[in-house]
Amino acid sequence: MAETRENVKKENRKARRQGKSSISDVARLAGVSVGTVSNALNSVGYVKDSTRKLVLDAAKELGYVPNRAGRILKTAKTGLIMLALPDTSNEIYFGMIEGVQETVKKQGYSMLLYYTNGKLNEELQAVRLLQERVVDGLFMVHFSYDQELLDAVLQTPAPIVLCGMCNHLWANQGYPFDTISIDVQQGIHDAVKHLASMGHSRIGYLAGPKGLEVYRQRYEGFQTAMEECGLICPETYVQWNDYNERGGYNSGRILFQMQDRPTAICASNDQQAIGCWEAVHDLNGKIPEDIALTGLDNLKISKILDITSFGMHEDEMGEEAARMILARLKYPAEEPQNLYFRPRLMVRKSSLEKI
Amino acid sequence: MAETRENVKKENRKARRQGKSSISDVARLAGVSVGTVSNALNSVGYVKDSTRKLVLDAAKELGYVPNRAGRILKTAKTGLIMLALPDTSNEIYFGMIEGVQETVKKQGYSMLLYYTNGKLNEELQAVRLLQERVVDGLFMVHFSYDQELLDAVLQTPAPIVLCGMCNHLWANQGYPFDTISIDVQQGIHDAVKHLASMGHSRIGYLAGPKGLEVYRQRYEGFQTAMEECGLICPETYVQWNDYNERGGYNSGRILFQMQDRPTAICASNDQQAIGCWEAVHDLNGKIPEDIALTGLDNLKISKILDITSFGMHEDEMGEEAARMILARLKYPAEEPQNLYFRPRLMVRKSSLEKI
DNA sequence: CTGAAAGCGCTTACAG
DNA sequence: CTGAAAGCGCTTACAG
Repeated sequence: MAETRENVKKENRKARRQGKSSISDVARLAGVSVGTVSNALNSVGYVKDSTRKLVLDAAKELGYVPNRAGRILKTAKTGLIMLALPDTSNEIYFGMIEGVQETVKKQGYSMLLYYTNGKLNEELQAVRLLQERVVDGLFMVHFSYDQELLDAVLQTPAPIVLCGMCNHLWANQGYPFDTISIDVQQGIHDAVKHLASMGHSRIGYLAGPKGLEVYRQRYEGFQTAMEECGLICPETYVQWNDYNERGGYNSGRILFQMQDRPTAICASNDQQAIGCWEAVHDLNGKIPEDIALTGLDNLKISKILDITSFGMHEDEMGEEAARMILARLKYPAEEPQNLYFRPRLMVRKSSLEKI
Repeated sequence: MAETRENVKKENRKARRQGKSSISDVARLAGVSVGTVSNALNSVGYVKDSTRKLVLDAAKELGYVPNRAGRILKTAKTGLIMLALPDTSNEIYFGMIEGVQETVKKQGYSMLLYYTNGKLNEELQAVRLLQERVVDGLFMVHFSYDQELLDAVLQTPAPIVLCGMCNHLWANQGYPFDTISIDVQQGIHDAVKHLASMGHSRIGYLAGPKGLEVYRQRYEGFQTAMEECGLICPETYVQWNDYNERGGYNSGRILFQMQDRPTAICASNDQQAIGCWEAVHDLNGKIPEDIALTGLDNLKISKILDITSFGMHEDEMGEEAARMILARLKYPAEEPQNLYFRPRLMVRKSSLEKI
């Protein structure tokens, strides 16, 4: 008996020292069963006040923190939602992060972020983490539309919301997951219409990389709008390049130095617009006097440089995505939703000169 | 017997439909024990090739993905490392994210990001997630130095690396965790010396918010350097304000409109410097002709606007932090490390005019 | 109100 | 080479 008590003490000391005590350590120290410890700590069921105090004191003394893996295994709930994003440095996602985080926090979930670098492998890994039940739900902004990714998503019973930062190719296909679409096509379309309304007829286009769906859609928007305005765009006016500043810089340089240069440039995103802005400035050109410019994404720096752009409703997208995941967690059988957002034109100085 | 087989089939179908099969479902379908399934899937121990194939086929047919909670419970390893950051929108952290992610990925870990918004509560929550063993280790950039946070960290047996984006107050205090320091004091010091060397003697200072340790240290660096240069800074030249662009904008406006305005402004970070840049431009002032300007953080936009700044070694910090965590996971008893980084001056046009 | 027991899904000695 | 069994740390009916 004395020996047993000695053992108990020793165990307790060990637990405290390592800082890793389990629920049974607490139970032992408090002199109650583990079930009671669980009830007391989670405030469920009936626990006498004096017993609760016993448990709380023991837990405190041991520095007890429940091991979430144990709970997860039993309850099949992690309390975690994952947001998977392609890229750390693109400001366009910041609003989403905030929106998701605020929304899930209100419901007692924590948000974890995972960066995929827009690579298929990493996008698959994000889905995999969901399949392994590291988190309860996933909101992913993804670049690839590979069959492999689709298959992985379809094999996942847990809630997934997909957003491709464009009109989602998998929206309204009868798939059992939710999607969020941004009508970037319409955005670029509106940009061209705006430039045309300012009197421009020679409009250059920074198209971005040819490989990505997002930029394919934007290009279509450009073409359609040009046609609708009865304008013709020579092939040399369309610059396929990286979607970043450097791409925009190089393309802008080329366009601005043409003999018969355009009077306006429509960039398929803000990063390119900014690069283009730099290029024009480096060539001692003035915006909008020498050449007009529009972007898309409404980055902070576009506001600073006074570049016309498009707001993307990032915050709402994040909130809605989170809401959809949480709803599906509650009601898994509800009809999948396909949400649409339309970019909102923000006219600034860079396109405000009538010609 | 026939009934049993029926049951097995039914169970299998159920598992497949739900997409949630467990290791025992696989074992049943493959006709082997769960131990063998585990061995086959993880390529440990001895498994006959034909048996392995049986298992793999069964796993594939069921769309089996192991539940990580089960493994975690048994192995006490999650394979996850958490990076906790104060802020989504500050570009200064992007390099860290990359550095941490690359480093941990090489060792088979996944990196999860958690945003604290620089609030004590959320910083505590990040530590809590580590204590609950949601992840194996934590690298946190934090703002607060509350006793409560320190206590939480000290109670956590799992590896933590702390960075305050300044000379860490808890470095070299004999605490059992690793720290990373940035000598921002020295950074600002160097900025002032640089401005003085360009002939400036009337130097204004954008100090940031008074409450944060980070800015206290930077201010000290400013004062010390001024004294060393034999320069005097009137109180009105020191502007305490928000650490963001708006703060810089307002402070810049005030300083530039003074009767006896400074010939140079030293900003305690780039965001303020950028705001200041805008303010001066809005007042039709020229940089550096009318007033010189330096920042600190080396943001991309500072390069675009040609503002002198300081590189912060973010990438290396991320790599080193990750390395420290992984090392401590392997050798928990090693001496804690306290790393130091010194900002690197990047002179640009904004401070290149001799006076 | 409390305790004993089952069980979540894994891994890991151990016996054969 | 394979299987049976223990056990990781929880929660949750259930019996008392």
